[in-house]
Amino acid sequence: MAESTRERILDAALRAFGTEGFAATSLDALATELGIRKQTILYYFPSKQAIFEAVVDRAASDLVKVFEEQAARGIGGLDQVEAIVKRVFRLAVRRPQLLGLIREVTRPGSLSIDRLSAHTAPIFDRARDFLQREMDAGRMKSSDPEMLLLSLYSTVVGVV
Amino acid sequence: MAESTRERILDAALRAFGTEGFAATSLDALATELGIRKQTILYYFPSKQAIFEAVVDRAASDLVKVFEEQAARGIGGLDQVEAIVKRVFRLAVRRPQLLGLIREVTRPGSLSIDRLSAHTAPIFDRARDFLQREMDAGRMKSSDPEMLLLSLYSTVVGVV
DNA sequence: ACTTCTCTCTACCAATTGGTAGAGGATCGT
DNA sequence: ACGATCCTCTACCAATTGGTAGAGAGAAGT
Repeated sequence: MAESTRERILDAALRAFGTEGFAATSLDALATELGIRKQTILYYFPSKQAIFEAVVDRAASDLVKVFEEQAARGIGGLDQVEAIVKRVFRLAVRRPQLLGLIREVTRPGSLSIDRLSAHTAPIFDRARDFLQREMDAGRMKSSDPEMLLLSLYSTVVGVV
Repeated sequence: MAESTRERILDAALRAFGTEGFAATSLDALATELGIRKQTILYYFPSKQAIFEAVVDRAASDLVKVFEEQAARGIGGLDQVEAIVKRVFRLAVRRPQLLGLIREVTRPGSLSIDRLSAHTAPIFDRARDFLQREMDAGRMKSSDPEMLLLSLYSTVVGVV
């Protein structure tokens, strides 16, 4: 078995939610695309919402993993920041569906926004602390770390 | 009559499509919010899709109007660019639903993306020509006008 | 008084939605 | 041979969807 049915469902759901949107994606359409029956999907996931949450969880953990890996090297300074941004970019280019998902999950009124931030909050905190330390140590131009993070984020989203 | 029923429908649809998304917005929900019946909506617009297109048209014309007004002053140079960006920003702040609509219309696979670009293409062309002239005249740092426009656009979207 | 036009309504429809119930076929350890 | 577990299926359901048909109220012109 090349890929488990569960994984295949998550892959298709990621793409569909990202491009069509959550509401516009029906379980029937998803199933047809996979060549299976809707009920098979509902065997693996109790509800449509649960699929969405699983997709978000997996995407978030991918993002966190990239982050952790680069952070572990700890080269410090601006090079560190640049390396992480680069790797996130590469991830985004390789799997553009992730961007669509972010777009979907950051929709005002989304119930899953908490879910994403719950996963990513720790790494954002670490990023902020890191920047703060670098500034204190005089290795980086001083400014509000949160503002800098925000501008980095908006650059990434913007380029898309 | 403070505001015609037709206008009220367009206002509510703009907000709903922008925040919930097109597919997630039902005519019944829209009607209930307005205190009318779904069929009243369908009297003014032949279909749900038609409502969406009308909303896009109106939003695009608002944007074009802001553009035209500022362009008419013709102060030239970087001040011109700055003034237009500022005005677009003010429009976005005053009516944040417009941003949600843009997000919705720029979704991959959207049928209405052509509709929006049909309206905005002329002003983008004008903007590109303007930048080109300014550069040729040496009043602005030289670079590819389209690239500059793109980066301006992504900055606006990114900050959101 | 009568018609016409504008508007909102009730009543209804076929199709699609997310979800439930449970049958049946593999593959496994025993 | 046997039950157990895992997986996918058929059959069905209540609710909601976008949309149609047409009645009726009100104002305006004749």
